[in-house]
Amino acid sequence: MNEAVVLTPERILEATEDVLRRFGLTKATVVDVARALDVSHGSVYRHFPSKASLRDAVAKRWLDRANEPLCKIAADSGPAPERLEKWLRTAFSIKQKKVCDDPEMFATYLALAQGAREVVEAYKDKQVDLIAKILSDGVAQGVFETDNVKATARAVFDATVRYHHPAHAEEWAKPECPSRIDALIALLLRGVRVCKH
Amino acid sequence: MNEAVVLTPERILEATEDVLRRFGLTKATVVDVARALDVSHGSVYRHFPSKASLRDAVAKRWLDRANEPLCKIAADSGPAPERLEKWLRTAFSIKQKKVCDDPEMFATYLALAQGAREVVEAYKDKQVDLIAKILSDGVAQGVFETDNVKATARAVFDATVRYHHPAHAEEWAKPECPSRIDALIALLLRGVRVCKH
DNA sequence: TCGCTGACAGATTTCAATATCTGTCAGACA
DNA sequence: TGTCTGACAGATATTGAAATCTGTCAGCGA
Repeated sequence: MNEAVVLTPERILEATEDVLRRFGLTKATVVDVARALDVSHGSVYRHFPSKASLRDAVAKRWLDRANEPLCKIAADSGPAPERLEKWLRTAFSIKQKKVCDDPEMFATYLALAQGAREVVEAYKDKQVDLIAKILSDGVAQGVFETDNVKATARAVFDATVRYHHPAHAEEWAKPECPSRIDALIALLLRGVRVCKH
Repeated sequence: MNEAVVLTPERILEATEDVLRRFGLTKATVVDVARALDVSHGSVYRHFPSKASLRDAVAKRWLDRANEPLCKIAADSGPAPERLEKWLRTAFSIKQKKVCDDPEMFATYLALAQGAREVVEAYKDKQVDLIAKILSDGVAQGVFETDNVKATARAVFDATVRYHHPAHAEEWAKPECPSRIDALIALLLRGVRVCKH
């Protein structure tokens, strides 16, 4: 009803993020979002065709935000082994920070990830591509060897998924988790490096 | 009520397995089990203190049965790399056969695994020990190198968990799954082998 | 004596009535 | 003309009363 402020998708997403943060995915309603924006829920539907599309758009924002440091590492130049290790450590630490630096949000993040399956799948594919980029840089540098960069990148990603999937969230709580991640990273780095002697 | 047949834990477990197979964990009741044995449910409680203990005992039987071929491979003598590859392939194929060769049972298996957490955890630890056995054989044979057998075994296991956890069951349905498993196994074998040149 | 029975209490699940939410659309309003 | 509103239908979620299940135990019968 505020005539001065235009209702944009961006404003709706910000309000949705806030409402999700407060109520969680299950309890949050489109009417809540509309109320936060001081419009009727019909207006929200003018910009987003469904609650699911809102949820997916918010999930995408969050995942893009979380993904940013990983993209940077993959785009860097420099020795591939160091970058691969840094990439994996960053990926793990993002999860350890519960994606969003806000422990309270974690449950909501899990619910979002559960619902926004396609968005999460696309994000996984993007992560595999980032790993593949580092691997092929490593092959060019003569420090990695693999007969199929894409398949190996997928394998590296698959190997880390225990820690990337909400179902394994409890693993993070275990005191031995950091040392297990260290061992896993060491194993993966050994798996892709060139054998020199 | 049958005076000729003694009510033993073994008989109760067999009846429970049958009832679970027919009704699933949620629908199966202790009274169903008692009925199958032609006794009152009070008699079942004489041998098992709770429905959960019945569930855990059945889960343990199933997991022990599924684990048997893996134990054999670990106990074998022979070149460690071949055995590790065989072990991993067998572990994957057990899951692919849905643990019990009976597709109808898979949902029930998932429910059991969900409930019998402690039993499943013990089973995981046992699997890590089996991998460690093969790895240390490999070190003795001079074909594997690792500074910490147990940690590496855990890392190998962690790397395969995407395919061992019920939450990832859908991954099995994907057509590219076999090639992804191939890539993962190749990566892990490279990660533990000695570099010769 | 010792294993088994079945009534029972408390916990859990089911189910249907009720309330709330999603998504649409005719019409208001600027 | 283009955006917004709010009543509405169908879908979904909540609720609480009734039904069922778990686990106990006093007492029965071999």
